[in-house]
Amino acid sequence: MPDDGLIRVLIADDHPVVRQGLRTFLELQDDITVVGEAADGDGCVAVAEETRPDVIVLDLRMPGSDGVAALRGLAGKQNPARVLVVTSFTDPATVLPAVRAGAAGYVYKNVEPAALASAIRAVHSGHILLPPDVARLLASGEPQVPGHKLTPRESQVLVEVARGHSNREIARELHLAEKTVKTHVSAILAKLGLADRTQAALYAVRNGFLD
Amino acid sequence: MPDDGLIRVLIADDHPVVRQGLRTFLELQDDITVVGEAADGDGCVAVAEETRPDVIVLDLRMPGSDGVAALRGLAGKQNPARVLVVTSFTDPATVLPAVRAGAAGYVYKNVEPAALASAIRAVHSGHILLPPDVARLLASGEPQVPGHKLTPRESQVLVEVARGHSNREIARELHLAEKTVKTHVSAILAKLGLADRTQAALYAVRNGFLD
DNA sequence: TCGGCCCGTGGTCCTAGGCCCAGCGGAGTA
DNA sequence: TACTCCGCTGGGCCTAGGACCACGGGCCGA
Repeated sequence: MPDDGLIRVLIADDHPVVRQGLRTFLELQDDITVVGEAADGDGCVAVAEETRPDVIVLDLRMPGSDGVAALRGLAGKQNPARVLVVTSFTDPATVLPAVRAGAAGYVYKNVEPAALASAIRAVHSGHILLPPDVARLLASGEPQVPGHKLTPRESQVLVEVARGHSNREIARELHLAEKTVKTHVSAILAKLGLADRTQAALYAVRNGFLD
Repeated sequence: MPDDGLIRVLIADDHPVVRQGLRTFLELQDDITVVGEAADGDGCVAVAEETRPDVIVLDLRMPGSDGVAALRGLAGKQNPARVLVVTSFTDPATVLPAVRAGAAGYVYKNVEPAALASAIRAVHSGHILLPPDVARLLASGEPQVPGHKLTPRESQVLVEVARGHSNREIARELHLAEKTVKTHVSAILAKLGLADRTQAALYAVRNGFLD
């Protein structure tokens, strides 16, 4: 295994354009070399075994086997690579499993390329790298992963929230008192560990409540 | 062209499972027959020219050429089919173009199958069929289609809103006064013709602000 | 019967959110 | 110079949202 001082990086993202763009940028860095690419979680694990990267830049949202599955696969093979997770959302249902599965870093997808290179160097040197809001989420200490299932009525209300409707509108549509809608929304937020309706709407969209 | 009293329906949806399910259900109706299917906007227009349906059940969100493009294509060919739009969202940026492009009806994707059959009959008999919130949106009379481009800073704030962050959190992250964030949010809502931050977050997600 | 769950509703209260005003400074353009 | 746009901030104010209590009824299983 060569050790010429370069950080060996594996890029895992389902979009070829993204992979190409990242590879081009990272290869311009003096201290980074891209040793492989993968388009999904399983591919990531396989290529990581083959190429032994130092750092894996891992998109969490990939069709088929996703980033969390990759993290678990890497842990199962005791692959030492440090994983820098790239995603668009601060979604409790995604963040905790990823961090628990061994992610060493977490950056947003729209991060500046230069900042991404810095993040790669940071996790390579052993740091845990988290955006403030992700750190806050972890620091809250609560089991933010949904532990309770929504009732049929709560799901119905959540769908309306995710359509951007106010409590009053929802009350009118479902023939309820506004107070009742508020109660359902509060229950939804408590069950899903979310702070407000906006987060609930985003959660619903991301989890297929409107499909 | 046969006229045996059956409503001839074309189903346009990118998911084969959806098309199959709808076909099965609609074929069970005494007064409806499914004369064709299409997987995208262009296919819809072509099949409609070929099969001359009475009613087209059209999914607005299809990859490649979408529902609005289909509506425009149908209008361009002066195809007389009545179009019943099916979608998940009350999105001003989508509703108005669809209705303006000639949609005779608008239903949500989670509509009960029986209600969908009723909707098909209604638009076939010449009615315009709209859910209350879509009608309200149209009745507001304002140009709800975004007419102004967001400034760089507004876009930045919108991204944070779409991450589910409060004004206070955004202020901290962007090193601004909370008051300033509120101002930007208000500007975003005004420019996009939205009522609140939840709608703004949904808009951002649907329009790729977090990609 | 009792307890849990679901659904619906009420009261109280606080604050985040958003509207409607205002102002300032910097940059660019006619 | 005047105007427009952008970014930033403030004041004042109202209400939608949500937390924290409460209650009742129906259904179902132990």
